[in-house]
Amino acid sequence: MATIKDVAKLAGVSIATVSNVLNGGRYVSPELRSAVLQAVRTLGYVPNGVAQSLRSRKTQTLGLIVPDITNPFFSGLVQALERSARDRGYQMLLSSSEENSELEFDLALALASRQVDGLIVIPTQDSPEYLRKLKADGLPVVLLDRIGGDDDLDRVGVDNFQAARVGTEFLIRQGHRKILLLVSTLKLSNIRDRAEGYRQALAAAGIPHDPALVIECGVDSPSLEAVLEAIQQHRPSAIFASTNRLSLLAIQAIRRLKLGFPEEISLLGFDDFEWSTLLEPYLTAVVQPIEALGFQACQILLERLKGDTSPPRRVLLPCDLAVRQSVQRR
Amino acid sequence: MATIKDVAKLAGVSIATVSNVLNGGRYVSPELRSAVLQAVRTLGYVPNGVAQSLRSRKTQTLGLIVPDITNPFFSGLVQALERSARDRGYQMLLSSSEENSELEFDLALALASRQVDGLIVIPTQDSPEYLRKLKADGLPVVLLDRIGGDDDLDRVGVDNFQAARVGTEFLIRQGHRKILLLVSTLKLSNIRDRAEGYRQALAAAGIPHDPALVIECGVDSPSLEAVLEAIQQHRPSAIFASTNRLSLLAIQAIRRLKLGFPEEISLLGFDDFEWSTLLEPYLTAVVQPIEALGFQACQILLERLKGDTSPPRRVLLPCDLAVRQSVQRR
DNA sequence: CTGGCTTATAAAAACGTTTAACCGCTCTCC
DNA sequence: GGAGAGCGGTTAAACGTTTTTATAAGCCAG
Repeated sequence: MATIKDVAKLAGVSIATVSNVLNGGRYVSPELRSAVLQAVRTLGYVPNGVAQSLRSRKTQTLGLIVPDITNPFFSGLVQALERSARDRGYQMLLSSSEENSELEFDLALALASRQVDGLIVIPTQDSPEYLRKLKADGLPVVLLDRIGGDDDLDRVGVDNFQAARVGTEFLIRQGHRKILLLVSTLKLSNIRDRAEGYRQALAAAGIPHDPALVIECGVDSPSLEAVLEAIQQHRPSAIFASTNRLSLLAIQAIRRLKLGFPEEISLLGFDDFEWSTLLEPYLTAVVQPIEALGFQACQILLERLKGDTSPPRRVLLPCDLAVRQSVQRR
Repeated sequence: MATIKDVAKLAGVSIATVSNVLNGGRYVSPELRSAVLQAVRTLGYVPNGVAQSLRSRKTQTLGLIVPDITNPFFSGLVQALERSARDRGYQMLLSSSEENSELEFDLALALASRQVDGLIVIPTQDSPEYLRKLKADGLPVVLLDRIGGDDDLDRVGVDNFQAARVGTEFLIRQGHRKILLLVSTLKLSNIRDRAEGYRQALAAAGIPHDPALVIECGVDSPSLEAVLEAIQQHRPSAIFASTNRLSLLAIQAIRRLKLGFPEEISLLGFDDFEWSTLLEPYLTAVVQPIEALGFQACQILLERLKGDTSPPRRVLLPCDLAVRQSVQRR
């Protein structure tokens, strides 16, 4: 691989001149400029990014930690993030924490040691301490999606409370009063927010809240059993699955119990994704603005990189309700 | 951020000694060793990966270019790749080419200039010339999934011909003789292979091949119209969707035409993925060994990094047929 | 007891850039 | 006509490592 030295030698100039031509630093006379350009072309010179990074203390790289790339919600976020980053000249170092917070910690440290300019994390649990430490050490961090805790980190997510409330209100308006709420884990504050939205919608409608109707199914491999049992025991007229995976689980349970769908039991999902069109009737769901979430997270991070030192921001985007066929009027 | 110099100063030794302690280079006396370790701890020293990379000419980073992270097949590959890479101490610089070959080219160059140790590409078209050039310049490259052309690059994929043949044979055994084949584009050689497998299965069964039954739907946003038209015109008893997205398209068409599914028309898909369980009846499909594909690609790349200079390899993994409910006997 | 060999550490070079400092020259302005 | 500024370029320092080379001390043999 040709280096800047080779270019300089071939063009008969100093390496500083080469650098100035390439980076538009200072004025360089037309003759030398074209000589340099010519040399660059004949040698096929491409600057060594690592050396640039070392010298400039900027890697033009963002670290991204995601719990599970396979989940279409997250892969949508990754796509949006990668796009936004690329548009602004940044590359994306991607790691999967596999819902394991210790691994997440290790990955973050590894990314930091690779000198990423900033970090975007979808954490496995609320407001991890180590991220604050990284931020204190000068590494900009943005929390995405799971943005719990009284953080002093920038965070971008959805208004989970409001989203769940609107969803539940919709169910209630459709005549449902016994609504099963499926959650992954109440350890995550965004999920707690959804549960709270559900609760308050019920309260506002004067429907007594039965805690037994809130089923914690687990994050990694949600338990079908719990759902089956709850349906049989409580005979709800509707299920609100507060996560895309849980929609899947609900469908499986409904089929297993051979319930008429959506006549006997309605389903409201969370997240919209291409493959949900496989379901018939088509899933009614609260949909998160994935593109916007990714864009915002990237945006904020880049502003921090530009030196923005204003107090930590908290961006809550609103969700939409996509009314389709899986919720039936009672 | 503390540097190796700070550690050396605090421990009262030279930076070489610090490096030797940390990397287990040469013998260091126990006293100095523990002094260094102590200093490392109190300063919270973490080596600067960029500097290490510059000096050692190794970034411990792999570049990955994928056409669309959102597609569960690709996101599965990404997951497998990231895992394999991480297990061996490598990080993953991820880029999405968005099925755009010019963008792909730019991304590859950007990755190369960032000095990734190797490149794994799922190309948007067969055997791009520029990848050979990169390889000739000393950058190990592995082609994944779409591995067409008479390449002199390492490539890992699935035996598409065999997979499609087995799938088609299955349909024929179930009594289907008029089988619509949905393909994305015949420009991709792996798709051509699938078409050829389909053709040969028909030939072996003595069924005349009707080219009009092979529908090219497009890669990016496959055309529903083409499928609708073909079904109406030819009234096939089965559809073989040679791509996961095309399964979706087929389902939409079947529903649109209100055909009995699977009584009136059967569907055989390609790729298995979690969300396909939303479909009822559950999709029968040719399934690719995603995990193994990712692992193999990573494996080969890392062997090249270790200095393996044997001739380019071509790894073809076999597919399975997952027989479920969407294909009905005729 | 001195010359040579080992050995533990330090010093310095190198990786490929960017950029601050410098240098000789010409021009401008009192 | 001399001080300073501007110009176009070069030289050299710096980024934070790893690794090669140097060095000083200790030890052994002759």
